[in-house]
Amino acid sequence: MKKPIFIYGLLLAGLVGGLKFLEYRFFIRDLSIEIYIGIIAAFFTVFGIWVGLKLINKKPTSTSNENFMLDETMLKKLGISKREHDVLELMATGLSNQEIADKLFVTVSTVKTHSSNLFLKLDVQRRTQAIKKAKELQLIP
Amino acid sequence: MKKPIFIYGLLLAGLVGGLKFLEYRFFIRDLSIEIYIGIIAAFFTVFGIWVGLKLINKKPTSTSNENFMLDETMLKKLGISKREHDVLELMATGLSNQEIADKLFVTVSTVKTHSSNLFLKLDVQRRTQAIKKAKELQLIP
DNA sequence: TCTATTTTGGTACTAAAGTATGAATGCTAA
DNA sequence: TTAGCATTCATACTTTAGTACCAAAATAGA
Repeated sequence: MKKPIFIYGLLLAGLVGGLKFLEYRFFIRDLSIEIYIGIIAAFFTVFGIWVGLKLINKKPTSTSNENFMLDETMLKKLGISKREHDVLELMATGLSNQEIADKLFVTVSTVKTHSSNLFLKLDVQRRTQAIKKAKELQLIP
Repeated sequence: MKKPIFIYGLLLAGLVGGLKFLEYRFFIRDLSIEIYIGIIAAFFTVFGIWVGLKLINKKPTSTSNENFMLDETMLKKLGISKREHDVLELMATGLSNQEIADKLFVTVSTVKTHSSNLFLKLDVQRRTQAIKKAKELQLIP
């Protein structure tokens, strides 16, 4: 998080230094403050545009959202427990109840109980809907 | 085309004027050139970002993937037909076979046939897997 | 410690999903 | 025109998913 600020400072210093150098190099004694400001403003406008474009092009892959942050507030609001969330995650990977049960070392009955409660809390009828809604609510990647 | 430049100049003048005013207002005699430059740089960086985002009206939200492009090459490669793709899309919205049938004005039998063929072509066993894989292959949003 | 929640599991049932197979129709490209 | 594919639908069946209801441990919180 410090890095961009550092780069920013470096850019600023570099630009000012560059202007000072030009002033010296071409024997321009009194480069007016307005010119300074104008150049700096123009430069950082371009810089800002570049940053802006960089920001929106930050996600070239539309399917893989690697920047996933679990919305734990939503989890609590819906009253979804740890285990139910586990089931939900595995569900979203396309596993059957039996496969989920095997991964969690429980029986299919347990998985069914969890998923059934999950559907109630998510207010859905099917697992496909649950997956879709959970993604929208940032409960799973 | 002249207008933005005019606005730009006005912004610049306004900012400098504002700074001069502050200097006067709070009796800050010698507001150093570095502070000036820093403020102007920061301001125009923000301005630049704003302009950049304005140029292509997109939001830097990472969650909404509205920029979806169907991979028709992949569709042909897998031999997925128009109707099968229709079923796939509705499937991904969380609909049941019956609901899909109603939307497409066909019977459940037809939907089952399509989905069954779809699973073969996608090399999956369940609809949840089909949805996941189809998204990865850019067949659905 | 006592209570509330979570986690686990069971039975029994209904509903939905998925498979296999066959068949009719319509459209299209050779 | 005809072979091939897409689309449609059906029957019969198996498997999976989902619901309802209950109940015993385990765990966390007051």
